[in-house]
Amino acid sequence: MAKKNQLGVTPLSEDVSAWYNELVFKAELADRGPAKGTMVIRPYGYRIWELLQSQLDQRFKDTGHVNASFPLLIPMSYLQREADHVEGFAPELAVVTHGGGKELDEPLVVRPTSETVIGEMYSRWISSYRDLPVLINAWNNVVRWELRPRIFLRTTEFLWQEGHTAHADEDEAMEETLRMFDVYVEFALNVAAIPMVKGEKTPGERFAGAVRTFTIEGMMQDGKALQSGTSHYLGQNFAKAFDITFQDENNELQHVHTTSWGMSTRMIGAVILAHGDDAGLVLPPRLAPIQIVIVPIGRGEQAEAPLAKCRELAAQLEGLGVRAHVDDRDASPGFKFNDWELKGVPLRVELGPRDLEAGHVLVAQRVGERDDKGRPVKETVEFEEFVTGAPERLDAYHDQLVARATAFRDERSGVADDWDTFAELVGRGFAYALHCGEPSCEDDIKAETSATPRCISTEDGFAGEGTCIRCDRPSVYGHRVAFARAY
RNA sequence: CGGGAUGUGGCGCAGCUUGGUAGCGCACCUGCUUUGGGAGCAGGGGGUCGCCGGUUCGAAUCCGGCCAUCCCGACCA
Repeated sequence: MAKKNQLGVTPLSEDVSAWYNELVFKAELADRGPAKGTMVIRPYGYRIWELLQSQLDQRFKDTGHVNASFPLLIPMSYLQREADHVEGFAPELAVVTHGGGKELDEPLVVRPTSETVIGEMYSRWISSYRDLPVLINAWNNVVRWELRPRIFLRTTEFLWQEGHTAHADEDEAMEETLRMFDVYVEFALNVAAIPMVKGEKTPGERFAGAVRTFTIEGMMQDGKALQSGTSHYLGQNFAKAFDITFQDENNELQHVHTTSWGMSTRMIGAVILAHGDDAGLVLPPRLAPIQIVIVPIGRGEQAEAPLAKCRELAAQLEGLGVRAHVDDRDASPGFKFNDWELKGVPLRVELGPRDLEAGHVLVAQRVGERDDKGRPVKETVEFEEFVTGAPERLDAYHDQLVARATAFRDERSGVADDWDTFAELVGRGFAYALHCGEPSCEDDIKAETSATPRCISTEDGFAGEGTCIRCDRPSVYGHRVAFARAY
């Protein structure tokens, strides 16, 4: 058993898994629900989700999408209409067999994803090329029966968004698939401060029912990959299964081409695992419920003036769109410092009688320069300068987290052209290697290294052909495949 | 489903080997003193010891069964 620090959390450096589990509870992000595999997202964690939601939703609106809501319960027979889709989801379905005290004629499944109901509705709504494209997104919850749940990373019920679009032809649908893929990449970097490894899934890792699947994979601090968002080109698979047809300009009947794309509450897990440290959470400012916490210092009458100034500063910060909070709890400053560090607040401000006299605050960054006791080096900043400079300071902090995460990822990743290098790299991060594309060969690699193909990397510098890293058959993708152990 | 572990105040645990009427830390409540890196003292409230059955004068403790949860694998955003 790794020994716990004074926060009661196992150090990240000793046991990432224990650290993660304990931190989720201690930071009050979430709790376990009474039924196995369910989670309660607590207000602090839910605020992160709301911030994620609003910023992602804005991007959907900016790319022409509208929101709608579809039913939770789906007739079992719908799932069965697309062969690959049922096969993929059958093992993880929750099925409702009774309603109103009676056994149902046809069981209903609790949606594991909504392709099928939405397919049914699209077939009703679409009849002409003039109806296309249909660009709808849904924010909802889905249920997938998980054998081994982990809060945020893999729970039986989770929250997400699923975009579903229908287009007249393949080109347009592929363009949409890639557009939303780019939105995820950009969002992950600019909001969650996570530089994603991106690319296309190999056939064996594709979404059930998709023709092509694109994925963003984040690197967590234990070197494991976390799939954080996917965008699928579904071809005409669902159009054929649900008879989604339209008449084109030439009066010919055609099936539409559909896409779907999703990002879930798993992203919160990605943020925890990508940025956190021994002291607790480290939240990127654009997802932080509190961006700046202000701690008044002083006792008795001496506390009143600093507290008033703290409130004034907070109001000014709020005026600039900064989420600021004055911690006026009846607790010692030291307690508050540790508490907010545990909760990952980007910036902390201290303001006591001495500071008030001098007209400045002390500013400490959650991640940044440390003194020899491991405590943040506190910067002295004049009141007005601090307030007006706060937005910029938060942006700089965001950039700092990106730089740190990028350096970590790159240091743990590399190109592998021989098996030993491959095995070593995959033990600590991503290995970019050539692959034959055979599912059985993927299985062998998994059995020997526990690594799986995360994506075919189409990024610069990863083009290549040659022989497979494991079996020496010719490589097939024209690009290297990023392999890693994964959540 | 396989392997491992655990169920005792809200949380974390001890007590079980060797049965005797439940204890510690944190949290909570009251009061006083405190407050620049997890404050101190004093007082106080709160538990059918996972469930069912058995052994016994007596069970948290011994025996049998069941249930649940967690961790490690197989399925997965």
